[in-house]
Amino acid sequence: MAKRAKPTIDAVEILHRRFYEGKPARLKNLEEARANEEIARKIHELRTAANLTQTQLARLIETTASVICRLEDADYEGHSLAMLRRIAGALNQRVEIRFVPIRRSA
Amino acid sequence: MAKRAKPTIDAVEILHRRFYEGKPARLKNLEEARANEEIARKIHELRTAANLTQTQLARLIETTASVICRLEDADYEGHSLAMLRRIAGALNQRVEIRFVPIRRSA
DNA sequence: TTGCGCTTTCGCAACATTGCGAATAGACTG
DNA sequence: CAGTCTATTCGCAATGTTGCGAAAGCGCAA
Repeated sequence: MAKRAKPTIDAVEILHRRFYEGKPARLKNLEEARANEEIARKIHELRTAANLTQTQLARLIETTASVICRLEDADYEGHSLAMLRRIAGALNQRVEIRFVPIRRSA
Repeated sequence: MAKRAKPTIDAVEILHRRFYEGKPARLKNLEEARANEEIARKIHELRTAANLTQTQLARLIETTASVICRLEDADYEGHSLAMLRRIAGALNQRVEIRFVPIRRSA
């Protein structure tokens, strides 16, 4: 994921401006999507860091590999506290939840 | 909730030693219960800080007061990310989730 | 090529959370 | 006391998440 140096045109930025800027509803969805993606990535990270396959982690929390796979899918929108806690517990972690203020951009 | 100064016997501590110490399963439940309680309290805090009644907050996230009441009940165990996000959104906050390592006590 | 381990996708039943109204309780005011 | 506002509890239908097996994809080594 190397950063390109000063592209003449940044397509991502253009798309952002076109579709998201100044559109709260869309921005909200975008943020949620990013949050879910981050959770998925984090689960994957924790699992691989612990040197476990999906099947092995699945056994630890008494479910199946397909469930773990679903959780690691960046497009999955059904993350629940209950499941995050089960995974955290199996990996000697705990889930910390915080509400942090959002700064309203102009 | 003033702290009592050096009680001769601390009942809470005694109970803790008797029922929880060195019993991982019970400790886990205890931790979960505390986490839920904390979430409930946090929601209550955010709502009152924003000067809203349960009914008002309920309208903001398009539900009813009884639902908010349930969320603020310390004994409620069904907290979900989806709901936490809705509330956070209505109050200009976002939900941050982190996995933090647990230190194994001896 | 085959075989093996790991991951991904699909469908549906089972279980958990939310939606919501109605009834009750508590605090406060007039 | 009645009247009002707020919070709480209950039950059940509607929606959402999880459980789980089966099948298929992928990478890699023999």
